[in-house]
Amino acid sequence: MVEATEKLTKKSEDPSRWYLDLIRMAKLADYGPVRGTFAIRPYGFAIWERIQCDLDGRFKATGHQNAYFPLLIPESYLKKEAEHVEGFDPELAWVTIGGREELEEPLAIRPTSESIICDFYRNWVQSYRDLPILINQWCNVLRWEKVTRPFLRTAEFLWQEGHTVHATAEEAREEALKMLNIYRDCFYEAMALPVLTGIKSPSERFAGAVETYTCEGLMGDGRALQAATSHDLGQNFARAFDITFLDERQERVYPYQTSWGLSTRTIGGLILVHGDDRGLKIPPKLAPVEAVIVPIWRGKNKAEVRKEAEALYSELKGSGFRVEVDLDEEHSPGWKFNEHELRGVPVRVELGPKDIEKGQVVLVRRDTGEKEFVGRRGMPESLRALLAEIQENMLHQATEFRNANTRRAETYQKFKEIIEEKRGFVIIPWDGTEETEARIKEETKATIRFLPFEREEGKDPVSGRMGRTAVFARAY
RNA sequence: CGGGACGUAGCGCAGCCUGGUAGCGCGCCUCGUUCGGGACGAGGAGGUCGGAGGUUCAAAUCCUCUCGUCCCGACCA
Repeated sequence: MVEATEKLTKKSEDPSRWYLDLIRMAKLADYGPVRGTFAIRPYGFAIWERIQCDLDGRFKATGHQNAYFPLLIPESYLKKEAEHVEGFDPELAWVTIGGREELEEPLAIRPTSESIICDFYRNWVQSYRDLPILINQWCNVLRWEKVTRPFLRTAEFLWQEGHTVHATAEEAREEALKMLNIYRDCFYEAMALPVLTGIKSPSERFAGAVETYTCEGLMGDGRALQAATSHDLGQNFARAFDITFLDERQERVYPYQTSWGLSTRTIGGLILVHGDDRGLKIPPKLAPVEAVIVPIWRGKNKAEVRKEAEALYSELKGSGFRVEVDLDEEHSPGWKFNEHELRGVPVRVELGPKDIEKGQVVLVRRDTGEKEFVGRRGMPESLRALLAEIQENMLHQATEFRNANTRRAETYQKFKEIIEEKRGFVIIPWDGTEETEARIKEETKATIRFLPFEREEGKDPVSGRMGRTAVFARAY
């Protein structure tokens, strides 16, 4: 018998190909005509909408409001913060012609919006009574990337960028940390991604920030992925863009700012962490479809099974589930099982003649593949409980993996071995110098992912000098 | 941006070396039979061979350039 449909490449055989196959086969995204551009297809976008919904709720709950700023940024604006331009210059795309006429000033397509937003903030911030300003925008940005991969690194991508202004340095720092924790909570609670948080080393810091905080995830292949960052901008941008306000003592002072972002890259992280040889595995809270009902019928009882399946669908939908019923008559149940597993639907509900007879349904969970028979009557409760269990189990599995792949190295030799053979996060004290950091990167391809918040001193195995522990990994 | 590989139907590929009317599998459409882990039969649609030049009576095939994709390195959410 010939294989009826294309098989997904095994994750273990060729992870890179697996990743690309999966995105195509699960209809998450499709390549665009310009390098690094992609269409996010409805199913992929639905996942993004779930992330948006969760995060947006958390932003609003902490007093932030959404707004929208221009896509085009005049060159002169971008140039105001020296480090900032320098950091982004190599990846800017420029608009130089409008209506067939050369523009007086080139316009950059935003790679991030600090500069244009600061220009508005200069006018919006006049008094301490205007502060804090807590604004977020959901938008697309463009960075002229040389090497691109769907979701993980695309030229154009979707994200949210928060931009806040505060009266004091402490407030700004607190805000940056607060948002980092919001990201962390969203990763743990909604995405089942057990990210670690910490501080970026100066070389990995956002261009123009005084401190960058990060959420770092560990992918299935042992490489790290920067999943979200939150920046304490200090007064750097305020000074560059001349944002000032009169404080309570009637003195004109510069405010302190933050910015923080999470992008569609996160979807790539979800795929890499949870996916397996059968395909995607979406945590229930993020799944566009929490459960799919697959009716199993034979010629003679098709009508009856169909009717039961539709009734169950209505009932579950009525109970608030994101549910789908697969009434397609062209494919066999087996084909449907594979298809929905590929798409990562957390629970499959099988309903056939035998089940109807016994007043039951079959629940099959995507995370473990386990089957259970539950009474038709108590369906909504059973499903709710199972989804919660899957959500928990997925986080648990990912956490176990992360823990098992987070190691301490006593010597530089040991460090190299772990990075080479096992990968994962490797913890060693770092003397704080750029030279040591660069040497490690040069020799092992590992970079400092972050410095843990809990400060810990030790002897740097590379230089022999004392320093603070840092978490290293090869990164995406 | 360096080093390598590859662009032929929606997807995976053959054909290219040795130029001569573009093929296979899956998918897609129609009809019928099927349906508890990727069903089967019979019909059918679909390609300016990534693009531009060149060589030739003739180019998917040979040459040059260009764009794109993938893998490995340097830069980045």
